[in-house]
Amino acid sequence: MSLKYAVLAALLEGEASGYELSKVFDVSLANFWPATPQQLYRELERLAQDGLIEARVVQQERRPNKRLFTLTETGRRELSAFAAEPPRRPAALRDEFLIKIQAMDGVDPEVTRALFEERLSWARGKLARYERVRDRFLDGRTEERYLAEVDRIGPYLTLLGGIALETETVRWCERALAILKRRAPLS
Amino acid sequence: MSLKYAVLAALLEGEASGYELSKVFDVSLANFWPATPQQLYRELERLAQDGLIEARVVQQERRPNKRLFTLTETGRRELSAFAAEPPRRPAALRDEFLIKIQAMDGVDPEVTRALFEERLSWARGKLARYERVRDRFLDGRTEERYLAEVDRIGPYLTLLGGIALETETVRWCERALAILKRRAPLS
DNA sequence: TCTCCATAGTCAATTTGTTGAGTAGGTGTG
DNA sequence: CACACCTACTCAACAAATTGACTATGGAGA
Repeated sequence: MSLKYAVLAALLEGEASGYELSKVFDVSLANFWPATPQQLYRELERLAQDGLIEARVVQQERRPNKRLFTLTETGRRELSAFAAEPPRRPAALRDEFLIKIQAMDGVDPEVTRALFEERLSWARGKLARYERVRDRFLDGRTEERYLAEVDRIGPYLTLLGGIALETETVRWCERALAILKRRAPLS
Repeated sequence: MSLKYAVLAALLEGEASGYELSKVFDVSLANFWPATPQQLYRELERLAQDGLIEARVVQQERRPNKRLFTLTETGRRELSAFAAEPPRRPAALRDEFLIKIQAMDGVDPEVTRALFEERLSWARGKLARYERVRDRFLDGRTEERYLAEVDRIGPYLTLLGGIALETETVRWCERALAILKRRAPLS
């Protein structure tokens, strides 16, 4: 149900093909609404049929043709209506890693430490990418100036959310590693 | 695929019925692997058939009978094997709220502010509950003593993860609200 | 030249997840 | 004494998500 609006929201950035969207959902929106290419193609089909988006085919020379999708006025209105409603369901985190941690006490501590290490470097990488996106947004300006000049602040706020999340993940991993280290000599 | 291990991990706490598990998945594990009662009953059926858990029926006087499930040795081993593997898929956050924020710029700022306010108080509530769970874990001891005395630290680490997440959510909401406030007079 | 990767998708099958209703006795509140 | 809510599930139907394979072409690097 929400994928629909995630797609509409992604199209606020402008016209895009299914393929392009699948890239976007892989990096930026992956942060809060993951979707595979297949889901996107299906959803785009549906949205086009419902008149919330419009497709136009672009002939290409040395590549397969593509269909570019744009928001219609109806789509824009439906999206705004959705955005003004309180969420139906709370945020859901699905994290395999946490299941493993929950069950870690039957496992070699060294292996667990390695898992945390991996997660940590992954979070650091993601954080670095977010920070780069932020720099692109700001483009040399202070946050205050940026917020005053730009007309869409939504994407910036969600980006801050992503940064906050990964920052905290890094801290949590570090703390967990410290705890594991203190515990190691005892076993 | 992971629900299986989430259930097994939940049973590390000891024997439980489907109904009891559905409570657990509603509060504690809801943090990282949400599941509805129906999913749990289906999964328990499967796990019992695969010999990873064992059921025994408890006759009850003035309540419906219940089936209590316990981990078998096989189940325990499979869970440990799973916990030692690196995660197949990265953590996925699914948050309707963030879609709304991404698309907030077509919406009355006052409405958006109210959404953030709601989210903030929700996060504060969750945080408070986590802190209470932490106090129950520690039971008056310092963290250091607790970690030295207890044998399963996995649940404590995941709890710290939950606390970290909600703490950061609170901070993020506060920051976003400050930004919205600064911006309000301009519109 | 061979192979891999990127573009731009489609199709089908299967697994997960969600929703709603039904059963049935017990307990607590006004 | 009615009514709602708690325990403890089961069944059926549907919607959403995942996986893997398949089609085509072009460009880059070994």
